[in-house]
Amino acid sequence: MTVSIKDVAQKAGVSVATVSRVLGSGPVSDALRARVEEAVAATGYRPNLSARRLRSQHSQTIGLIVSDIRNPFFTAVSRAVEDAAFQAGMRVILCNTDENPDREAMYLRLMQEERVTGLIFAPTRATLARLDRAGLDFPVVLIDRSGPSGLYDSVVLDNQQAAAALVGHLHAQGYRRIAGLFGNTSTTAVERHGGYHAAMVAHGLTPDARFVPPYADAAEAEVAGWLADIQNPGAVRPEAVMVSNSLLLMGVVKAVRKHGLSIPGDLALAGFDNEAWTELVGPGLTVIEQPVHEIGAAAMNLLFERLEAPDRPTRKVVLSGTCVVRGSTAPLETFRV
Amino acid sequence: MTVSIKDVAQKAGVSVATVSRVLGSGPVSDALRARVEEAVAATGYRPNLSARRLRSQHSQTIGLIVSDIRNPFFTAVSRAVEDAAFQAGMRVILCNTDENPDREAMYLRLMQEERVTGLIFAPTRATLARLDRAGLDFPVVLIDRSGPSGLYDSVVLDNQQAAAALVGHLHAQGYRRIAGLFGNTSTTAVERHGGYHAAMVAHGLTPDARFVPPYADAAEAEVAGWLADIQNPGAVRPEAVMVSNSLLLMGVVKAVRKHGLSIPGDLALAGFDNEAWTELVGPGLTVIEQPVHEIGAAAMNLLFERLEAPDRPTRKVVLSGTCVVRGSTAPLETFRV
DNA sequence: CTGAAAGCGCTAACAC
DNA sequence: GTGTTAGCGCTTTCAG
Repeated sequence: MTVSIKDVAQKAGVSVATVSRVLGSGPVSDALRARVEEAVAATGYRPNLSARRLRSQHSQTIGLIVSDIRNPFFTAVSRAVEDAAFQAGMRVILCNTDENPDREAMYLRLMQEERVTGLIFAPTRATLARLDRAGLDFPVVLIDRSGPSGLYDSVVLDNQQAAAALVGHLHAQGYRRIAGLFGNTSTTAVERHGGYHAAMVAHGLTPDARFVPPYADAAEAEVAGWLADIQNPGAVRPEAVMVSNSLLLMGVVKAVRKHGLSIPGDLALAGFDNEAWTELVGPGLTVIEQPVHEIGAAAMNLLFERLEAPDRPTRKVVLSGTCVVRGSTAPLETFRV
Repeated sequence: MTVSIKDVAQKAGVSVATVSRVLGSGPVSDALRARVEEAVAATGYRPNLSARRLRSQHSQTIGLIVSDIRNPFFTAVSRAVEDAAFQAGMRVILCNTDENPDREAMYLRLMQEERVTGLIFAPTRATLARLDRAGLDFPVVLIDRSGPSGLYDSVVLDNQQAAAALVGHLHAQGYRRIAGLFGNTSTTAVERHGGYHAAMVAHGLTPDARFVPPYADAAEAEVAGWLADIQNPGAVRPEAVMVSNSLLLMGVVKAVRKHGLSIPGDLALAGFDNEAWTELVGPGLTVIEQPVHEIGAAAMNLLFERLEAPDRPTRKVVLSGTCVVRGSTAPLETFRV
């Protein structure tokens, strides 16, 4: 049926060991090597990776568990991870959890059964709290979401600083009533809220934070509530809002448009993730650009280093975002008299 | 070191065969089954999938080869494929080729070495032409790009009809000088061009098609050329343009904005892929919405059906797009006097 | 219903 | 340098 190393050996008139050496990196005479290569070509032989993995006891596989590959942040990170992995001769198993702890648990089990070489994981807060006791026997690198425990290597954005930068920018542009809209599932949102809160207080402003499910609809519904109040002259609406991810950002834009209002005239807006479309919407959206490719690449590096030195102390790589200023946070006085 | 089926058997005082039956689906007495399950829990045993695959001779793995997971169309399709695969107890290996035939060749080789159960593939035209002679011994389902050969199952959009619908819509809105901008690597672009060309001719209009690399920059550069001519009163510029994918769409929007011009006032615009951001840009962009999730799901279905009936004739599933009309194709007379 | 034993395709000692 | 051989962990006949 399918051609195995034995068939090649027979065709070339050598032992299977010699074929294996030619395929791998053993000492083989040029003469035999040529014969084997010829036989490989003639038979169309392709090594069986399952057999190789079983025998050699390493899977050359890395796991990547994220909430949803359709989140552009994870799309970009996964591309970086895959590039690095394939370059190192490894394959990757990608899993989407939809922020569901049950699915996270089942995929963690899968990772064990695959005997993955390592795992890159963006866990929910619920799973993060339990991860210590999961008894995983391969290295794990957390991305995007880490936590205080310090039990795992991780690579994250400096979320506090980034959120504070956004608040600082809005403040400098003249805004004072700055609301914050954050996801309610990840540690990332918690940290960004921390940065927001601290910066607001530091500027002598009153924090006004809301937590919603990290999806566009939720943000749209929340903001629609504020905007409905516009009819009510007594109501005090936010002048500006900062949001903690690109899905929420989209929701806010939708809500503003649906009410026929304008950015930043009726509501200034700043968020995270410099997606290509953010520069095309309205006056352009001010965002923190995350070094997405670097995050994926750094995670793979941490993984490889951990594999080489299993006992070295845990590392946390903190990358900085860049504030990309666009029209959605134009100075307040330029359009309000 | 790692706990194997033998350890479980020993702990439970049964043979490995019995453990295997409990794990799988053999006839085992309740008493022994309980003992085994207890031993599994006690030892924290996890089956080794490499061993299982080697022995059982099926990998439970499907391959997915696309040009770039960051293309939102493929992001969505891959999510659908992964959902269907995991639901069927299969893993997926995702590969990005960047439209590079060499990488396609190497990933096809990888698929053979993984002994994948089946492959879902969006090939370049170059590879498509060679695919017959690739000697793949697993079923292949082509997505997005197919071709005339009929050698493989495929699921594609009705590209001709969709492109013609866009032209028809622009014509109905009063536009006459309608340019077409198409990618130059995929059969999809070729088909969309076909629909564009036929519809133009049918409406008595002169086709004006350009082919560029399927990236935003290329589209932006191309359109920037047209717009530069705006200074020249004698020059005849397109009134509208239809583009064959969302990256080109983005490039066109960028070019128009960079020149300080407006959509549709200076250039009407219609394209493919109803990304979330298309409704937020300018007056909203008119697009053909592809049933992305259905495409992925249909591909998996074709694969499963092919596995059950290897010899049945090849099928081509053609799905229809939906035209989502927005402000970027407002009637010509509404803004031109 | 249960166990013994063969072997999936490959690598890695170990001999020569 | 090359061949022989013993498994990697599991499923699956085949006996009992």
